[in-house]
Amino acid sequence: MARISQIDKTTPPPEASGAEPRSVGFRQREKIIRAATGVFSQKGYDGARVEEIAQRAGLPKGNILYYFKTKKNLYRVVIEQVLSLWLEALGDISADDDPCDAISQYIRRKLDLSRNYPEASRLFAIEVIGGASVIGEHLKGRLRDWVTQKGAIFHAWQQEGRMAPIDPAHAFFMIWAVTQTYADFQAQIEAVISPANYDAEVYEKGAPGVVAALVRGLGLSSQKQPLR
Amino acid sequence: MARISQIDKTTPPPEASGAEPRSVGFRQREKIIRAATGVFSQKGYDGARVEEIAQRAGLPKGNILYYFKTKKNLYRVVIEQVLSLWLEALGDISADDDPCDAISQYIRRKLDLSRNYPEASRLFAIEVIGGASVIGEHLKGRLRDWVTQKGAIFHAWQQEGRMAPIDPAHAFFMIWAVTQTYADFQAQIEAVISPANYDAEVYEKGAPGVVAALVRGLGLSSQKQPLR
DNA sequence: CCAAAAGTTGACCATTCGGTCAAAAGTGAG
DNA sequence: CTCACTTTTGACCGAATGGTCAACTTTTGG
Repeated sequence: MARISQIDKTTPPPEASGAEPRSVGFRQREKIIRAATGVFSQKGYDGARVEEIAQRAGLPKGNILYYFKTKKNLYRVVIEQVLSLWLEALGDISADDDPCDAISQYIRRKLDLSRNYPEASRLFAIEVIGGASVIGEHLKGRLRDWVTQKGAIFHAWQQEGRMAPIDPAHAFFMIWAVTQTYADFQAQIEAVISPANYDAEVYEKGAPGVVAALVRGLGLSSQKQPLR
Repeated sequence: MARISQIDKTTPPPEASGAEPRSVGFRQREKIIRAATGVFSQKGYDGARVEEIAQRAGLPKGNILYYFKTKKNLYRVVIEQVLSLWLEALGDISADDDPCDAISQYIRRKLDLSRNYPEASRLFAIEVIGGASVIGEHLKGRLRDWVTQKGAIFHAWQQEGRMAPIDPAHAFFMIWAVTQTYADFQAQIEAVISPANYDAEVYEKGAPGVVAALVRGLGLSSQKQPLR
């Protein structure tokens, strides 16, 4: 009976966790999550329609509810996956690193993230703009801890005069703002400069200058002066 | 009859334009627009409910449709008003100005805008993230022209060595990103630094350092070196 | 003061949405 | 092959939504 099997399924491969990578359900979940990311990132939670997600995934609506039980639950799964991607990719900045190298690399990594996962970036943005009601707790936990920890490193660098005296948290806000703007505000950027190829003209031609400006702004013109 | 009066009303004080500032309808429109800005900025177009806007405005739902005919039309009016606010406040940057002064002032103006109209900022952000389907044409017109014009000034300054050689359009993207992040991502910033008073701790204490970093990053440390 | 216009209101309607369900189809271990 | 289990599917439902409407009240100009 469908009724019993659903209850059972809720335990071994529950809403969030995936079934074994080979099972039928696993691939379906992936397909659905991919489709849902796209729709949620354009319309937000309320604006997204389960039916539209279903169409993008090439499945009937009922099937989606079968796997994720409710729309809200699907949203939670999707956005938590995005946040994980975000936090993983933050990578680590170590006190032993050269500030200029470490931060430039961090900025480039964030920029790559925007470039490779623009929908994830936009979904994250919509969630935060709307008040972060779903991931708020994660931000107050994992993200906050990360910033506190890395902020201490920044502070140490600043004491040594190797970095401009900016509140470390704000330095991150600034870096995040600039790197994410290329994904989140793509429509605006396209309207203003009409690039024939967004990746090539924006990320490859335009963004490097912005990375340099950020590094300069943070006072990281490293004594080494590697090349050029 | 309501039917006729609506048709008539559509011409003298049509959906968008306001009635005379003293009429009953004028203040009602203002109330509704204010309420609508708040709701749309949190939920986006699809997520917003006319009933919720009505409650915030302290009016019955029917009254709102009486003034704005449809939800879509109300959205259009609201977002175009926000864009006007945006473009007006861009102010002007003149080739005769000192680059450092002009751009610092521009940044501060944008920051004030985020501070004083955070909901407008978020509404704009949601619209752009969702593809800018309503204001796209305006962005390709007015905004683009503005950027082209000011970009030429930047270019001139760069030729004189008074500004770092960054693509002018990207310089704006960077400035916009940083200034708007304080409104758009307020929920994230609050999660990370838990300010007791957002305005005081973020805009007054934190942001000035960020303005300085932006100015430094754009290579605008003006020969004048006014104070400090 | 009065008629015409503008504005108010709540009941009402058609549509759409998230979610349910039961029946059918597929799948795989023994 | 069999049987228990998972997955698929479309019909269906109640709730909510955008929008309509007609009766009513208020405002306004002559």
